[in-house]
Amino acid sequence: MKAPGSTTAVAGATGTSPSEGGERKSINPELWYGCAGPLVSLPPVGSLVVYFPQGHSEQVAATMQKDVDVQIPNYPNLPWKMICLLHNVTLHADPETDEVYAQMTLQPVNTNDKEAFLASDLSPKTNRLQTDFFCKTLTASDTSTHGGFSVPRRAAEKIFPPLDFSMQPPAQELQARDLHDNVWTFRHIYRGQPKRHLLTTGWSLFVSGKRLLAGDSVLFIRDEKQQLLLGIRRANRQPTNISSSVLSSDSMQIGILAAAAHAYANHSPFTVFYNPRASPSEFVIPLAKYNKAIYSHQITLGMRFRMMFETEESGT
Amino acid sequence: MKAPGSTTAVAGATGTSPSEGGERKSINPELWYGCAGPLVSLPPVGSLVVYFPQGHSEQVAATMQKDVDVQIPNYPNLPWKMICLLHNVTLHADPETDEVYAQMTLQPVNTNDKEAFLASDLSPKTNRLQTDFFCKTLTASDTSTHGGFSVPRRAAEKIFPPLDFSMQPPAQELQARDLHDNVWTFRHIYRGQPKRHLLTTGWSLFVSGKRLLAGDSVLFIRDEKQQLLLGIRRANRQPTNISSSVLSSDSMQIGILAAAAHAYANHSPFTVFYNPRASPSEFVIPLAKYNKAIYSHQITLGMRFRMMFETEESGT
DNA sequence: TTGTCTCCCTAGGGGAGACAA
DNA sequence: TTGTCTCCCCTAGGGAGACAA
Repeated sequence: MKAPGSTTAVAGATGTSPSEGGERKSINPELWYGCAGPLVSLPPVGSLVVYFPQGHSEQVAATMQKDVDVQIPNYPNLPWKMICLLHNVTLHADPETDEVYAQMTLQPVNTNDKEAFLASDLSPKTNRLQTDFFCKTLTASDTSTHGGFSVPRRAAEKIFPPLDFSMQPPAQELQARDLHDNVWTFRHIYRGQPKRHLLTTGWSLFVSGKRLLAGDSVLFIRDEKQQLLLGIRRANRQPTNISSSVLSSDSMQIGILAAAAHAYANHSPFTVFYNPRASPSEFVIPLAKYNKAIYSHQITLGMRFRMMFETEESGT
Repeated sequence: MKAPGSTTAVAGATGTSPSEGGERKSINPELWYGCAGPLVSLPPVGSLVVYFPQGHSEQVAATMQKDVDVQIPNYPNLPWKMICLLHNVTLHADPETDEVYAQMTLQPVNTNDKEAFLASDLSPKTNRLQTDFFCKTLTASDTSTHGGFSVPRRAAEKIFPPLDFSMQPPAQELQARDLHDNVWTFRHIYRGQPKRHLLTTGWSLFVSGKRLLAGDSVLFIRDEKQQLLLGIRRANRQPTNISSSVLSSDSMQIGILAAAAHAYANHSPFTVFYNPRASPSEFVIPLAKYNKAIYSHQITLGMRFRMMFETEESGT
């Protein structure tokens, strides 16, 4: 068991250490958003949001594969949308796969509270990252057992600390932290004919530790303290299909609806998980965004918000 | 993607193949019971069982770590126990960890149907394995990178095909299927001074593929067709703490209770997952066993069935 | 009987420039 | 500019008996 706080794990701390449960410290938001992709945004804490129980249920149905199509009981007191106050958002990453997700605490509010409605303005506070970063899709050579990672020239010059070109060849040691605050160490060298930037020593441990394959992407961010952050985005592989082994998907569906109905009846807070890369539909959206869509007739009753599909190039 | 049916994967089919979802064919019951441990038994299909919603809820609470202690709504129509007909049992194994679990379809029955009660006799139909098998807890040497697996003499002679002792040294190739029907190939050799049975080539791939550590156990079974089956039992490590990323534990708790209440009200079937190694309490037990306990005053209202703790030696 | 050590030897992998797209 | 190949070298690890618990 490591001490909490900054774990200065030596290079080669294979991320597969199965002993650590949960996250030791809070996830870096820039890195989280980087891994989530350019199209993902979360409503700000304290704002009003619209929660769609049905959309939420669909995310879970998409994550699990439904086993049987048992009828779900009706929840007559459950509306198709609920105006909620977003109390809390915590960012998470699966310790096994580095998959990012968010936990949100919602509290249903009185719908006829006109004041609250007006308070939610349309300030486009894009809490998205503006920091310097680069994202590269891994080639077959990058993930092969022979040799390291070929760093695009522009990317290396923009993100990495400058090399001392008086050395022959110019090289340095890079340290980068992943979502779990593990430190990965790489040898960054500028060599070859023609010259190019490469990550050699340490790279293969990262690839095997994160179980990366050609087609997956890596993401380097230089934060405001000039520290390097390191994330991954996996290619869209099969939907994991974690058949749960804990709860039937029926019970999950029911659980979502019953929890929402209970919270709605009591105006009590409840908790949802939002997995930006797994789900096709957003089920928690800013009230302002919803209102705007309503009033510009872009949405009609029964329609749902759908996330645009990410393109391969996005965020590169 | 492999063809369904018997996949004659070559030795070294690392079980970590992340592409296969679900099981291709039904799990071998003998192997499943072997991996589950000697104290686990499942009620026979078609029999009457007692289902405890609270015990079920506790298993899930034990599997997840509860994040917040939000109050669970009351389900006034939900009794503390439900007599159910066990419609169906399917055996499963987690494709990542090989953890065994069972899926059961239950249907609440009319409690005042005396006839059904009497029909559930106490025939101790122990559907447990009587086949030849051995189970060994892995030593540091067994899991080290240098060398293979030391097979206990009695075990090798009882389970493995006999060696041809005219060879020098006597050796053969063994093939064994795991829970997912993957074939693992090992070189079985009798050598050393003093002589002993060893598994060499192929063993380290198995250890790394299953991510076995010293203290975990392996299990070899010879079935009625003289085929070798191969399973694992992991040492009791930390409770995985899969913080789900899908559903809050509150929603799960609610889902269990609401699903049970719904099924109870409508006499409709519902599905539960039973994880024998994760949960401290059984929540589906044969009605006959329950009645026997009741009538011999071994159980009182409010008590729950608890599984004995397995000892390290059990099943060896 | 079997767990651990050490020794030996080889296969696989890291690290380099060549070469071409 | 950068993806792939091949070559070279070295080390991690498999496979063997020694030895002791």
